[in-house]
Amino acid sequence: MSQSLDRALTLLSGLAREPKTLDQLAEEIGVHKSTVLRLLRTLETHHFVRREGQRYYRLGSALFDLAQQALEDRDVRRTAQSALAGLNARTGHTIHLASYEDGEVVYIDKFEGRHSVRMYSRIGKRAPLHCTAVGKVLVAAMTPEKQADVVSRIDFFVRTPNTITTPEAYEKELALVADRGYAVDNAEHEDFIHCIAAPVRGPGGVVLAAASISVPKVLLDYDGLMGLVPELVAATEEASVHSGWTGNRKGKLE
Amino acid sequence: MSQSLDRALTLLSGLAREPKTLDQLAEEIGVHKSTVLRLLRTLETHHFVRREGQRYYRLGSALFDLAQQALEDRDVRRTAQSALAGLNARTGHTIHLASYEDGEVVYIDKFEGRHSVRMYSRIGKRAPLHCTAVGKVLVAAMTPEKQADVVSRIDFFVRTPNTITTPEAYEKELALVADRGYAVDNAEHEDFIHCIAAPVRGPGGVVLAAASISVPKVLLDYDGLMGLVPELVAATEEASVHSGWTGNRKGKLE
DNA sequence: ACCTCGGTTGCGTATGTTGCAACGGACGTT
DNA sequence: AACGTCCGTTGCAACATACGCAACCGAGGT
Repeated sequence: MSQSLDRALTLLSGLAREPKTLDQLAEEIGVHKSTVLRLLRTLETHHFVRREGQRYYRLGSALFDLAQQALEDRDVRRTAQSALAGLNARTGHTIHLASYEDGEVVYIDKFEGRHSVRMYSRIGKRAPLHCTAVGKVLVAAMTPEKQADVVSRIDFFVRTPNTITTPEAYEKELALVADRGYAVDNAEHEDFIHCIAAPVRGPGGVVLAAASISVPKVLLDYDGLMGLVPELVAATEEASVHSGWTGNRKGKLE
Repeated sequence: MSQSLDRALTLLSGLAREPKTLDQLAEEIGVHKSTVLRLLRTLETHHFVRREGQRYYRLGSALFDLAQQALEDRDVRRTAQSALAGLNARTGHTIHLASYEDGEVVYIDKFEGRHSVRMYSRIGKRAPLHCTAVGKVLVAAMTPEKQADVVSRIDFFVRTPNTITTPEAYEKELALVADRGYAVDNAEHEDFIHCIAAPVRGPGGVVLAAASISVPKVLLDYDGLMGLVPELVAATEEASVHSGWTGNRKGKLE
């Protein structure tokens, strides 16, 4: 582990929230400000940070650049785009596209809902596997060995009264998800929001990502949410076809 | 300058293009692979890179995350969004939003054109000041001192037969831009593309960014492009109003 | 004109980082 | 099945590098 690199990356996350001064940053990571200055200068020459005026530092454009390229890498994102945009347009709700990464869920695309009550999330944000609909879909699609391994590592911390808290209950839920072909998050992650999610498949039926509809409970009750399942599944199947899925097996994950 | 940080950031740019193996990366920056391994591990714990399979490394999700936050910072982007989306919808051409940063132009937003011939660009990408319409708008809006300083640092390298190659010609062009309130790039950057750009203003009339329409010459000749000026200006004025511009002085930059 | 606050610089030292060389696991080949 | 190759991985010793320090400087505010 490289100390200076570690510090520099920590600086970047620190700058994400808001522009900061040298001293603030030095304090934050607990080193001398001259050290921070040198790191910032290196980051600056690579355009990872930029100076605002004389004292403030903020994130730079290299981040956009790399991120954009990293996103272009993820083909699902492009191939699923139109189907999900359509779903978003038809339902007016927030749509997320997420993939599994290293014990968590990562949002790789988002289509903002039209309602004033919005969910706080962001492309690149990470979320837990055990209390999100997309997480369930992604884990349910894994091979039994991988799934067992992943589940064994999950920390089933409580987010809401509905959060699943045991591996046993989670595995039961996964079986249900695999059987039905979609997953539900009944306010298990955020108190006021519930979601449904379904898989986006690629060649050979492999699950590339999961797409979800997130709706504030005040807008739509549980039954109303379930009423959106057919539309969600239709959209994810369309996205799957665009992503190279040729199979036609109905629903079921395996 | 921090050596290890510098190397790590170089690694990231190297990974942008395509996933690479440890050895490839080591070769690329000319260090021992164990060194690269340690850097990558640090980058990995911060989610700046992720491993694909056992051997390949690619960019990770922290990049999206930071970039997204950095973009949210730039208010112009949000405030100009609807006006530019409308312009894009009406014209079907590619729209860019760009701001000045450190001797270059940085694209901070992009609306893809509907035509099959597309321009290669990307959010976060940088471009020169002297051969882009957005560059001209941004430089023309600077105070005389700042402008003189910036112009003196420009490297007037040639991109196409039309590229402006002397400070004198460029300054003459800037005066024209300031007078008309918009700028033209007559295939000075890319041989087959020409653009027009106009400023997006904020409170007090300060220029926050420049918006441009880029059109392949095969789709629209010079006169056709100039015909789009009123629409562009209408859109940038709308964007300016959303960005806090209260002035009503017509056109002119100062 | 003084004071404070924050960024900047040069320097000696200790520490973190480096390259080396040897290890080990995964594939592919004969 | 055994061998060989290809990569990623580890421990170690040497050294370069990044570190903290303390003094300097410039801008704003009082």
